[in-house]
Amino acid sequence: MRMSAEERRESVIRAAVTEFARGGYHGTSTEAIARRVGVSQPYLFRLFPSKQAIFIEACRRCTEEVWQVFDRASEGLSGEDARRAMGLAYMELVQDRDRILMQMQMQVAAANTDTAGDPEVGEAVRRAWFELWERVRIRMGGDHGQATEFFGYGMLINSLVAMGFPLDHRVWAGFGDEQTEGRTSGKTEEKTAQKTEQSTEPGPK
Amino acid sequence: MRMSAEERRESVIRAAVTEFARGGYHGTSTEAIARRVGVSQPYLFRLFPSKQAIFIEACRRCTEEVWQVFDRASEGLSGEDARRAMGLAYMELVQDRDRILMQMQMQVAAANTDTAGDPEVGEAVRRAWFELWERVRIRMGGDHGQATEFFGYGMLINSLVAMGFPLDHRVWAGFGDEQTEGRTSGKTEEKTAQKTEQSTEPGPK
DNA sequence: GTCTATAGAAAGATAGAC
DNA sequence: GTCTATCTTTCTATAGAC
Repeated sequence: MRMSAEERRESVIRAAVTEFARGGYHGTSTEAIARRVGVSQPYLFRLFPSKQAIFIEACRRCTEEVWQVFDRASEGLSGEDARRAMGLAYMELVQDRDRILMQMQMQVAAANTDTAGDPEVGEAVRRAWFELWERVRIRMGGDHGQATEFFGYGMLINSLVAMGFPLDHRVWAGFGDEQTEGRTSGKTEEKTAQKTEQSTEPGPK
Repeated sequence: MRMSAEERRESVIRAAVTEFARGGYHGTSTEAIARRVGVSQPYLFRLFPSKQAIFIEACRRCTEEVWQVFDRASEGLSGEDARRAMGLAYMELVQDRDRILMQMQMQVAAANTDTAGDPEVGEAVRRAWFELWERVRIRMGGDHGQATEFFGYGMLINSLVAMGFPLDHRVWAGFGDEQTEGRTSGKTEEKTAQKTEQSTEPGPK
């Protein structure tokens, strides 16, 4: 099916977000991306100069979409209200595992290429995250500490999602209700957030 | 240089932690690990059945070492004291970037192999993290919410380290002093935690 | 705008010698 | 306990046709 170059590029980026999210930079072949788009693998290199260029575009797209979700959810709000709205919005974002995974893939890819002496990906990733961070911070009223806390909960959730652990209410409490109780915990002796895959005690060694 | 198989295996695991931390599972060649150990690449497969087996061992080693650090730092302590001690200990752990990066590599590798239909790595990673989580939780007095909060700050720090952002005092505040002020922030209008690599505003677009 | 064919370079793993 | 040689697969990227 014939398509304009712009439309194709768009499809490629979307497919790339999905594939890179699952496989990471090195674990994803351009073949896999092409297959998802429905074009031949070599054709990708007519649309983008390299695999790395596709990855960088996918990174931008991922953080941009996260912001879109936050923006829509917190439109017209500010301060605590905006913060709560964005926290709630993240609960929905988590439904799309790929969007969460891609965030982590960006981060490790940044470390990866930085240590390899190729700063291009790392710079793109830092730029994208800095922009997201600033937009969120400003929407929440400009306080740096609150943004730090907000992203802290976000990263925790990302890690748990990546590992395949279920998210329980206590994690979300950090996003939505934590400032009303000072601490997320207390004395509640409920079910753990983690006692999942191993069914019973995963005794040491 | 001749060495016992056990000694060699030990060297391989250590080298593997470093290499996998930087390259991730797919981005690290067995050649790179072998080079770091100082043996030939095929010899690795006399010591371990596969690259995956080496990776799983490296994962175990990484979380085990993190616990060793926490354990030593918080020996004899409990509750808030233990929590603070482990938070401080993490500040030192961060000096070793590879140990931090390896944590994230484990997590994305778990997602990666899970979606690929091969649960082995994912299960090993969940087991390792669950054990670390439980040990930390119990040392802190058994409260689930506090453990969640503790790991939240840890994951945030991991992400920032991975991306190459500097850590400022506000991030550490979450580990050490946060319960004394309820919120990490307040009204302090100091330097941001992020305004790093771009020197000035990294304007949108 | 899109494909087939293919070059060229790794990478993981095995075989067999010493 | 350790190496060299090598098989096989996979992967990014290019060339050229339609």
